[in-house]
Parts: sequence; C-alpha cells; structure tokens
Amino acid sequence: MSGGADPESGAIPTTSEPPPPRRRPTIADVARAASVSPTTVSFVLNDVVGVSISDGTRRRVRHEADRLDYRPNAAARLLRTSRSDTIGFITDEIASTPFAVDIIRGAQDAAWAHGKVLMIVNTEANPNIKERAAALMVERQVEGLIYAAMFHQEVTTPFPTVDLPTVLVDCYAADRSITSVVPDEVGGGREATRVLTTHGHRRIALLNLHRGMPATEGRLHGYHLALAEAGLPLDDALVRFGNNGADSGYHLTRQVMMLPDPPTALFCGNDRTAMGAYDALKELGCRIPNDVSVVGFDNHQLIARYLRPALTTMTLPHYEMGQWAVRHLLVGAAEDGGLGAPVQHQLPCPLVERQSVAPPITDLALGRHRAAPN
Amino acid sequence: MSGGADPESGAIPTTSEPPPPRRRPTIADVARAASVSPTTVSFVLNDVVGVSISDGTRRRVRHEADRLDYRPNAAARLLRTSRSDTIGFITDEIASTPFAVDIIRGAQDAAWAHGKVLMIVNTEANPNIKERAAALMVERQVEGLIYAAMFHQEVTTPFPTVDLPTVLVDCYAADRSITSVVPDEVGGGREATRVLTTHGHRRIALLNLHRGMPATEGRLHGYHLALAEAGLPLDDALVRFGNNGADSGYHLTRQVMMLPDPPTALFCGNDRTAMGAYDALKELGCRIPNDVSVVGFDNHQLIARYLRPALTTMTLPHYEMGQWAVRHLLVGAAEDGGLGAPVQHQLPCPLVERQSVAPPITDLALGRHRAAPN
DNA sequence: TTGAAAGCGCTACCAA
DNA sequence: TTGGTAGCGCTTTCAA
Repeated sequence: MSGGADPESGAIPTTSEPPPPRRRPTIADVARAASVSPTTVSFVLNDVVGVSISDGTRRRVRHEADRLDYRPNAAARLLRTSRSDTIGFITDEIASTPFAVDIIRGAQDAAWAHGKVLMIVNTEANPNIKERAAALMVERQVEGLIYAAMFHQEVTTPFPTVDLPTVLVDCYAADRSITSVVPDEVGGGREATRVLTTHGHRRIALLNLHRGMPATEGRLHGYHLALAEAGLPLDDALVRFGNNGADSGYHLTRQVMMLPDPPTALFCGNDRTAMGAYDALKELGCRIPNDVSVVGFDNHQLIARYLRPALTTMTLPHYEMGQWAVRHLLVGAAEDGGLGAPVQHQLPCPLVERQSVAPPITDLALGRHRAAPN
Repeated sequence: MSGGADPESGAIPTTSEPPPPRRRPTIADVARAASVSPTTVSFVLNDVVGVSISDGTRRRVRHEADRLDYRPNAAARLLRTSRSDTIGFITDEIASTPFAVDIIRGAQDAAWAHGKVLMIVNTEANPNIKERAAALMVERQVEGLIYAAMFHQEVTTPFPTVDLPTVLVDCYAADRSITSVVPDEVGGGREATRVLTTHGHRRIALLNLHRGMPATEGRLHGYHLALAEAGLPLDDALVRFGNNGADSGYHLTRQVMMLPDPPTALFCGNDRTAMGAYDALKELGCRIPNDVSVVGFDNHQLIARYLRPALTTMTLPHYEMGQWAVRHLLVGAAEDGGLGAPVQHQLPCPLVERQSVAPPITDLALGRHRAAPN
C-alpha cells in the first residue's frame, strides 16, 4: 500500500545477506519474501481445501518457504488448534523384558501412519513418576494416553484419572473401567496343547508359570480345554508350577520325567522355562523332538529361534497390542471422544512351528496305537 | 459444516444451551478465582525467584489452582519461552536387539533427572522416516537430538544437518563431525582375554563376529593386546570369524576343537556365539568350565544369565551411553550451545564374572601344557 | 484470489 | 507486593 522507499527499520543496502540473528524464520518471513500475507502462506503450506490460490502464488510461497528452510512452529500451531498430534505412552518397566520394544514399535508404527508421534515415559513402576508423567502429558496436550505393562497383569488405576481417552496394554483395570487389550491366554494355551495332541501325544506335561498370573491361569485353562477336546484325561501329576525361569524349567522337567509314566511332550509356560527343559532333557539323554516334544510360549526373539532344535512356540501379540491401542485411541477419539463404553479386547497368540515337536516315539518304535507316518 | 444460521457472532445466549464445552481452566481462571492478576498466578506457580508474594496470596493462588485442577498449557509456555524441555530421540531399528531398551532407559532416566522428556521416533532404518522424524523434531522445538544405532557402526549423516546439538549413540559419523559415544571395544576385548590368561589359559580361541564391524575389529585388537601382555603367541588357527549367531558359534567351536592342539578357552565375539559354543561343547562331551572355559561379550540379558553354567561376559554399556548422550547434550547446550568441538567418547565394557571360567584342566589334572581332546 | 486481524495461554517487562 | 499488557507464531473467520 504505502509504496516508495521502504522505511522499515532503515533499509540496509543489500550488498550481502544480512541475517546475523539466528532466529528461525516464521510464517511472516515467508510471507514477506513471497510478497503475500501470512494468511496466504498458511493456506498454501497447509493445503487448505476450499480456498483457491493461484498457481503462481502457490509456487512462489513454496519456493520461498524452501529457500528459507521454514519450519512451522508446532507450539504455536498447537496453541491455536489444540491438536497436538501426540499420544502419551507410559510404561511400567521397560527394562524387564525384551517385549517392551515390540509394544512400542507397534504403537509407534500405528501412530506414525496417522501422523501422530509418541511421547514415551518409562516409570520403572515408580508411582511418583507415574503420576508426574501423566500430569506432564496432560500439560503437553496429548490426545490420548496408553499405559503399557510389561507382562499381562491386573492394575489398579495406573494413575489418577485424567479425562483423556486411555488404553491399557497387556494389563487391565480391576473394575474394567478402562479400555484394555491383552493376549488371549486361553486360546494360546489351548492351541499350544493342541499341537501336541494332534501329533499324537497323550501324556502332555504342563510346566507352567507361577500361580495367580493371568498368563498362568489362562494357559492352564486352555490346556484343560485342549485335553478335553482330544478326549484325554487330566493327570494332575503332569501339571506343575514354577517361577517363570530357566531353572524352574530344568527342575520341573526332571520331576515329571522321573515319574513312573513320564510324559512324551512338554508344554512350557514360557520360552525360558523351555530353555531349562532343554537342558534337563539333554542331560537325561532325551532327544528333542524324537524322544520328547516341547512347546513353549512367548516366541521369545532370542530363545525360541536359537535353541537347538528351534522351539515351536506361541507368539505373544505385543506388536499388535501396541498397534491396536493406538488405532483404538484414534478412531475412538474421533468417534465418540473416546468416551464410549470401555472395551476389553483380546488378541490371539499365533502358533510358530519350528523343530521341537514330533509324534511320540511310542507310536514309531512300539507300534502302539496307530502307526504314525514317517 | 452443519450448523445454525447464526454462529456465535451475537452475544445473545440461546435459551437452552445445555453443555458449556469443558474447557480446561487457564491461568486467567485461577487468577479470577483467587482475585489476583495472571501475573501473580504465574509468579506463584512457577516459584519465580526475586519477586516476593505475600504468604496469604501465595496460599490462595495455590489453593484455587488445586481446586480448579489447573494444568499449565505447555504449548503456550513453550511459545513464549522457547524452552520445550524435550529431547528428540531417533533410533534406527528398535526391534532388532534387546539392547535398545537400555539405551532408551539410560537416556530417559538422565532426561527425567533434568526435568526433560524424550520424544522418540523409531525409523526402522527407513531414510524417509528418518528425515521426516528430524524435521518433526525441529518443528517441536526439541532442545537437542540423539540418534541411536542398535549396534556399533559408522553412519553417514543420519539425517540432513539440522542446526541442533546432536549426539550419536553406539555409532559415529564417518568424518567425526558429530559428537558420539560408543563402547570401548578394544578395552573390552582385552579384558575378556585377560580373564582367561590370568586363569592360566595359554591357548585361547577367538570366535569373533563377522569382519569389518567396529565390534569385531576392536575386540580382535584387544585380544592381540592381552595375548602380548601375557607373553602368549598368536595362533591364527585359533582366530575365526562368523556371522554373529548361535549357529556360527556352534560350527566355529567344532572347528577349533577338532584342531590337533585345541584351545582350552573360548573368547566368543558375543553371547549368541557363546550360546552356540555351549551346544557344541556339550555335544563334544566337554564340560564348562572344567574342560573348556568360555567368555562371551554383550552380557545379553537373557543368554548370559540363563545359560548353564552362567556365562562370564563383558557388559555393553548401553544404559550408560544413553545417559551420557543426554547429559552431554544438556550441559553442552548450556555451556556452548552445543556447538563446541564434537567429541568422540568411549565408555568401558565392564566384566561380569559368572561360572564359565576356570583354570585349564591341563594345569589341574594332567599337569601338562597341551592336551589332546579327551 | 487474497488480506487484516483476532486471539490460543502464557511469561516477562514495566508500572504502580 | 502486585497488576496491565504486549507479544510468542500460528490458524481462521470475515471482508475485500
């Protein structure tokens, strides 16, 4: 409008570039450079629909933005729009298991696909940190909260109620008041046992985790189911509980193998237990899977693949749970503000067949029952 | 889209406007409730030093803030102060190793201790994502960037130069232009070998990782050093390279044990290799550590502790590297804007003694220096 | 097809 | 010891 000499702060003769102040360029800088208004820049850069900007202007704006290496200030945008494009992710103990990364990865991939980013805080099960973390996320205007436990468990309100859509991963609220996603332990236990029964095993030991955990009880239930389906009797001597570790796998295996009528197959509560079972079996001179078949649970990245022979086991759907959580948060938030009735979701534990299962030797060598192929 | 013909242009309150949108309370709301100015509220809530507010006012403000459950809006604060209290953390492949969590944990703990939070993006080594991630972090005004690789390697500019203080973890720039922190592989290799020499072993095989990686070459160098220190000759037949996995540990072990003059101790390039070595050794009827001692590398959470006997190995300082990165970023940024000369830092790999090392049987039982395999 | 201008919620400068 | 108020950089009516 006011043409003529630009009185702006005493025009400096443009002998060279005059940008000593290391300030990041703003939308105003781009606007000035492209000789348009900030409004126009915003329209162009955000591809706002419903406004028509001439191609020339569009190009000019884009070009100047590039040249200045303009980056929008997310804080300013957030302040204005209150859309943070951020999801808060709180874990209890990231360190304790290698599965943590899978949950995170699943969540992060889903988030990224929706243009969101994760803000992660690991609380090491410290309630103080937990609370501070939740508060911090509210301050940062996250659009939702995910709380992930590192093994399937019941939790009592992980943090004071923040009125933000929340999803619990690998855990659930005692009163089911919060949406949660957990593995289908029963289905997994059933499937694991079924692999063994369909291979012809009739005496199958369950070397379980320690009592009281959802994983333990769920898998036990699945075991019962599969046995019943196969018309097999339940022998309590074959069901043992341990401490989830390799050593308990070792000892439990020795115990059941010492039985007068030992099992021909072992369903281990987790892969670590299976690892111990392998050791005991080898010591006892049993070949896997020829003499004794073994099925694990968890599909532990390392153990299952590297055990010799490689372990047939059930996959815990960590990646999928992380993914589900984010997706649910996002569509839930879009649909009903995340305030719909909380859902308790279960994800299947798929079987991974490797080399640790074969028909029982009794079938092969002794010709009992029907002769197995091979 | 849909809507009344009359948006909120007029101040006329419609008769039945049931739910006033649940707006989060702002500093103004608190000020009003406490009958003070926003300024005062800000002073009180931020414990600003240098201003004196009467105890009564202070209490009143605090009380009202509590009552209203007031949470400062981080975006607004950031916009004003340009202090995001956030550090960007970019990983290449979070999934591939269980070590990722330790780096993250170290970084997060250090960050938390400084009142900062981590914004984590995992790129799965996808350059596109990497670039977008870096851009995104700039937009979010992160105060620094950490790029973490999941195993020790050289990287060529992980992302286009953003002028933000940056630290590389478990990797380094080819041209050393960026500050980095990596494990001291040479020191680790030397120490690992030394454990064996000090136990009296004189024929020590090195079952290394595959050639060309910093870990491989560094540990090899350390092995040479320790041998020289102990006045032991280098026998190239005892040095083998593999593919970092259990199977290569298995095969390499068989190879060296078949030698006319087999080793009495194995230094394995990593714990997975050691895992394979265990299998081979057991198959060959060698007892660990009685017949053959084994030292690993990595202190892999799972393998090292659960192998039977538990594996003596070197710890990779993942947690410490993550921690170092954040601390350096924070003090560096404070001191010189993070623009000081880039430093290439190394962290030691401490020894973890467990049960897989003993004096060679030759010394104990046979009293000779070289023994044929049983 | 484009622009002016009003804030989003907070901090910090300057007054009182 | 307190308060008024000007922006931080952006989006978004409404007007031109």
